[in-house]
Amino acid sequence: MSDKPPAPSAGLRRDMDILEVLAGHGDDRDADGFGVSWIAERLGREKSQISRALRALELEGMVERDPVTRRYRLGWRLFALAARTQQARLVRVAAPYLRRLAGAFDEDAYLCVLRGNQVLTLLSVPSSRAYHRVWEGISVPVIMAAAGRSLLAEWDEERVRALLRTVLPSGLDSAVASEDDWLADLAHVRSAGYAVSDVELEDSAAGVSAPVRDHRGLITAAISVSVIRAPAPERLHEMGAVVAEVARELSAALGYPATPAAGTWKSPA
Amino acid sequence: MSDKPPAPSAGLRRDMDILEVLAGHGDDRDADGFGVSWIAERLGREKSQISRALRALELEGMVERDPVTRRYRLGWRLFALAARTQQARLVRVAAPYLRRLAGAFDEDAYLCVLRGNQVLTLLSVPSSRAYHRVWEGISVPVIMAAAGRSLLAEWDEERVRALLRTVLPSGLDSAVASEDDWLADLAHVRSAGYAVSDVELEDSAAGVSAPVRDHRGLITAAISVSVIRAPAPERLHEMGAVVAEVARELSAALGYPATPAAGTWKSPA
DNA sequence: GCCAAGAGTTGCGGTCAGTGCAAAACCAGG
DNA sequence: CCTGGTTTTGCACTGACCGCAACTCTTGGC
Repeated sequence: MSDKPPAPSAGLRRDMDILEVLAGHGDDRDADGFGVSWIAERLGREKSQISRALRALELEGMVERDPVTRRYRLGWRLFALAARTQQARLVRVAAPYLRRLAGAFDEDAYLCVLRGNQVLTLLSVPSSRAYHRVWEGISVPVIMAAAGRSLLAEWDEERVRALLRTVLPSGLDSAVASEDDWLADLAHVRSAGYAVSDVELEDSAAGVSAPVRDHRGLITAAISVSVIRAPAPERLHEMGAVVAEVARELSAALGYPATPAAGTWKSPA
Repeated sequence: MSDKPPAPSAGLRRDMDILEVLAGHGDDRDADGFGVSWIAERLGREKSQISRALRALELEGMVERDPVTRRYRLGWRLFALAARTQQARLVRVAAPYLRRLAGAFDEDAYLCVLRGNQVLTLLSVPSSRAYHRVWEGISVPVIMAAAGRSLLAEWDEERVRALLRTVLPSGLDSAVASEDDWLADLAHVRSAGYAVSDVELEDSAAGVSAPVRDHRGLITAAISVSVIRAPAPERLHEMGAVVAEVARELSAALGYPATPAAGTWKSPA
């Protein structure tokens, strides 16, 4: 057998795989959880192993079992732990600002961070429109997310190119063009304080985003507002200015000292 | 050594202990994380073990290491997983209702569920008052939380007594009195639809709470509003009626069919 | 800038916990 | 009561984890 690297921490790996399966797609249809055999088959492991692992995980509260259907789903402990995360703090502080944005434009508003070459959405505030796809806890490639440009704004060129190459198929002309476009966009974020993204790929709508800085001045997150029906360019830039301003206030709330135009303090709605 | 039950899933246990330590008290002071040695000492384990475990956990995104201070804290993966939890769904639906409550009374509003003999706070919405203790992800004993009565409202008497005995010191007269008081309060919840809790123990403020039902009609959660300065009793009951009404609307939003007085649909603010 | 103390990592053998197979128990429907 | 499926349990084997100790890296004092 070729694939026999004596994996350290095999147990953890198995448990994480299980949790990942239980996470499903977050759709409502897998709300009632999954059975042991199904998980075992999905992971190509022994049922007995899964059964035992799940029991242990249940004991720790990482998963919980529906007493009637006997199916497993993610447990309360995850929720409790997640609440103590750095990201949770960020969400708590940012929520009012995002709501203000969502209310002002009646568009969905998002808070995102960078995770590897993906953009992880930490919080999404729906507009008043009927249906709202839940993006929380979901990662999408940097290039697809509206917030991607804001998050990479202050990276140096080499690292950005390197990162993009891990995502884009290398060698294509379109890819090279994308790279250059991207670097230009990043410059725009640095100068104007916000990014405007056209509709890029099938699933991602266009959007306006702006970087959020922590107490050290580093860009650690980005807020963005989706734009469903493409408005006039000027309108987009108006929105950009507002988003950038909110991002600045949020940064200040996170401890970022320099507020260039130190005007009156606006408390979040 | 007496305590040597050949523990199955020792690895998971160790990992969970580590995560629990990293969770800390959720205070701001442990925001920058903890070092390997400190954790090792706290858990009474070998440094090497902790070091290796943390590396594995970091690989899985369960913890992350500050690149500059080299300290560990809880990772983004927890956040992503928690977002797919049953509890997260509940929070998403309930948030607007809680905000409405918090706004109406200008008091902190909470969403809680039952976990063993503890009440786990899933979401807390602060009032406009200056400081707000973050309760999310924190468990407190049933008897202390304002929401406790609402959560137990429809249990049968025996189970309630059994549960209370796991919390209260058995045999004391005060405990027996508490038990009877509790059962009376539960009856009140069933008839009036809300519970009023006096200030009970040092840390918990008084509050008004009401049960929330899922699509099967079972009480799966409770919402509550804190009451800092004890108002007149009538005022408390006015508040109770409002909280109960909001809880009913929330239950309906969760799929609970019967809306006794099926009036006009109020969308959450 | 150097040195020392502390913090974190790595190598290594013995041991025990997890793996996998197969059989038993369980559960839901007919 | 039997039959299909699903989940749990028994048990022997093996390789992954534990703990010790040596090593390296980081930090802070002088």
